Amino acid sequence: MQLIWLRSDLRISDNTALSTATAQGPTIALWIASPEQWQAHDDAPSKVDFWIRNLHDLRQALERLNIPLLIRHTDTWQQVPETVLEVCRMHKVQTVHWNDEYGVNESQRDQRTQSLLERSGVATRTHLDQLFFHPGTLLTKAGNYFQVFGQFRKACLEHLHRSLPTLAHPVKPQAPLGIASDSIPRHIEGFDTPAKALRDHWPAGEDEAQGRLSRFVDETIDDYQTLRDLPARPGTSQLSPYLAAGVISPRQCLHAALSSNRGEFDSGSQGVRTWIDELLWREFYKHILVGYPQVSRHRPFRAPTEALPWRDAPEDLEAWEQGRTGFPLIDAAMRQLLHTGWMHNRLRMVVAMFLSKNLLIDWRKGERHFMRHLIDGDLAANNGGWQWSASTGTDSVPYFRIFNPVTQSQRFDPKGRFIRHWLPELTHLDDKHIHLPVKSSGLFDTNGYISPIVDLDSSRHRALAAFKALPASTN
DNA sequence: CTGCAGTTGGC
DNA sequence: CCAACTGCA
Repeated sequence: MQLIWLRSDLRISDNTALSTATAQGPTIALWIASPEQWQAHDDAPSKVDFWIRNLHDLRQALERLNIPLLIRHTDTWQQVPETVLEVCRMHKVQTVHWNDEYGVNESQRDQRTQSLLERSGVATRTHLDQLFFHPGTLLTKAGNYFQVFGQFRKACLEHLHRSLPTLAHPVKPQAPLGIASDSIPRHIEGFDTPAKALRDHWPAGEDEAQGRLSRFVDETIDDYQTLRDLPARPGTSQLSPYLAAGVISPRQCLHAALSSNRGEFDSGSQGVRTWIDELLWREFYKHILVGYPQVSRHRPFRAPTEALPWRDAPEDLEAWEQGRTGFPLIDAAMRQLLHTGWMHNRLRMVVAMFLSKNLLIDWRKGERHFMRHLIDGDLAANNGGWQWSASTGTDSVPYFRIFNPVTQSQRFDPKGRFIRHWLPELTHLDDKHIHLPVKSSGLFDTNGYISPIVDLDSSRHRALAAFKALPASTN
């Protein structure tokens, strides 16, 4: 008997571990819920709910292949090795397969599981699945992990040019095993079920994910370059929750993008190339997580930035979290996060920059808030993005390049469409005043919309001074 | 060693 | 024009 241990790979198609397991013999599947561990990782209730909803879909798909899905519960990952071993003993499993996950705790869990199983006479086989390349196989000439995206990207494209990762073989139905699937938990302790509107926004299942990919590639990808910056339009793929949960694979995304561009990486549609770069940013930050594990331990990539004098300002932090800063674009973005579990990428940069620079609040507080609400929350990407914005990370934005939330609003939401959608109290304002209502206060009613909680100019200079005071090597 | 390049700007 | 710096070949 083969066992496929499912984690962040909740799909049938192009699942390396699943394909390999079923090719070797009769297979059963296992999924483990570890709510205390998820709490410790700040996993969002909407994300946990998304896993559960996808599991329902996946169980049906597995049953059509006669692969039973077993569900087990542990508090933390501490008990995972024993739990997997018990399943192996109960069903006389010879080999356990899983797809690699990255991060300090994930690696430790998997190594402990591997060694317990091997000691107990059960073989294990791990697979590359959520990345194009094994971390550690793409290095500089000096043998180090890359620290800048440009060079990393170049190395990726050279490798991809030589050989494109192939999709896993489709899984064929097996003979029924007479083992019943377990029921999927309806509710996980400590994680509230999200509102219906949020769930409706992100339907579960592989068909949904594949549909989104096809629509994006057919209708939008050629204009991705320009549309992706406009939060009021559906100019991005909206695939991130599906990628994070493994409902769709990066390989499937890459193949779909390339086939719309006659298989070309470096000619044809600029939109295709830019979108592939986004897949490579995802790849980059996961490699960073492995190569520089301090970032997964709440440490900045650039150690000297530890000395920054972050402000302890709980009221400002809360205003930012709740979308009450008095800057319409920021507040609209923060409300989009709370209501949909997702935020447009440009807005993630704008609000992150605002928190870490204008409010001078520790980026880790923003990182945690994002994780607690993002349905696509992913340690590597979220941490990488925050450290980029806060100028503490790899390839980070130069510290003196501080986004102005009003200018960004005028540039990327010129008609205020996005703002009006999330801030109905401002719908009556004209396109000129909607980006900063107070500027003209007295001229019209702002329906109780508050004044800005911080002065952009002086707070900008405060941040510049704080960074300038750091030792020169960190600038 | 040298040369080159660097996601997403603002004033 | 800011402010030079670092990573990498």
